[in-house]
Amino acid sequence: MPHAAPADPPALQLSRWLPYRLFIVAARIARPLQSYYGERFELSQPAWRILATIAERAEASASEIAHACALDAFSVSRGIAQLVQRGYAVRGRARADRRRAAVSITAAGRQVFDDIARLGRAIEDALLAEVDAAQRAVLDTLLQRLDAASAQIEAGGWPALLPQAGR
Amino acid sequence: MPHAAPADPPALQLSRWLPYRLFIVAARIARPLQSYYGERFELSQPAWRILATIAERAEASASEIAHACALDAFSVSRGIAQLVQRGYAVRGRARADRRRAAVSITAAGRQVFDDIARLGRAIEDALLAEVDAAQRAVLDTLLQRLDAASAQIEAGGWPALLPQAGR
DNA sequence: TTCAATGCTTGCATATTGCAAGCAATCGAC
DNA sequence: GTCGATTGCTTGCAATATGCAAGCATTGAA
Repeated sequence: MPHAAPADPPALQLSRWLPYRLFIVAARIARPLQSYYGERFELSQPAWRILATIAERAEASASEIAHACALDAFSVSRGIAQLVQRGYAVRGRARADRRRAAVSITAAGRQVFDDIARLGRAIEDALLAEVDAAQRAVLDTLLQRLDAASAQIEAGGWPALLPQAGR
Repeated sequence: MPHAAPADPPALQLSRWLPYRLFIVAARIARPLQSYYGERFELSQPAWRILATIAERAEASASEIAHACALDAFSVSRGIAQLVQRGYAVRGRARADRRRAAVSITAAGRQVFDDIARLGRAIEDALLAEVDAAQRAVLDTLLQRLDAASAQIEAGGWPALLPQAGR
């Protein structure tokens, strides 16, 4: 009898492929939220994330924000500028190291944040409406795993995933 | 004793907010893949999705593709143009209705698809490496739920989520 | 004191995107 | 049939976003 040939991997099917499925859900959720804060408060996606970040801190430097929001330094800088221009944040200087910014939210900014957060919670509620407690717990665990794994994937880049280095 | 005040909703915390968590994972996964097919085959994200879609069909019209890839008609048109230019797809006309395109993958296109799909599977494997069978099953169920819910969310837009219509 | 490194910002050149307008083929009403 | 509306797709242009080089101010190290 012949040697067992290495089994052909199943063809990749877009609609069943985990990264695509995640992406679609994420994109569909983002749209209504984005149109909300875009039309209503003229905020970009980076600006909204930054607003959410400074809403939970007294002060934040640009690099702290960049880390918390998964944004690069350029986007953070521009996002902060947008928030400052609209009166939703103020720039200061950190006492210790005066290169660092010390960005904080204003009262107006907090109002805007609360408004958008209401929609944010509504979206989350709608997503989880028919998901029971047990499943929610699994979801949380899974997201932790996916978060850790995706961080590694990004850090390594594609060469780490195709050790044979492709032809 | 005073009436029970409606409990304040917990403040929205970006890092614990489901849409953000999904988005981060999706974005981090997309990056290495995108840099792979971008650098290697000069494909845009729409073009890669279209390639994956026509890889599983004999022929597809632009609108079929748009539906399968969650892309608008413009992006599909441009994506197809890119694939045709690179020799990965050919445009024809559908026999029945000659307005419709009949796009199909070429041999070269299939080779490229197989190559990228290898990385795609590697990414999926890396994501699920430490997720056991039971959890994978739950993940699948959850994604179906999230998919359905997100479709509704997108269809309704934000007004459907904030019935009181915001001040 | 000097020079490199850090933190952030700005400007510019380059994609991406969204939308109006277009063309060709088909369908429906007459 | 034939005329106008509709559908399917494409193109061009304007607005937008993104990536990157270069800049400034501050700090730290030698």
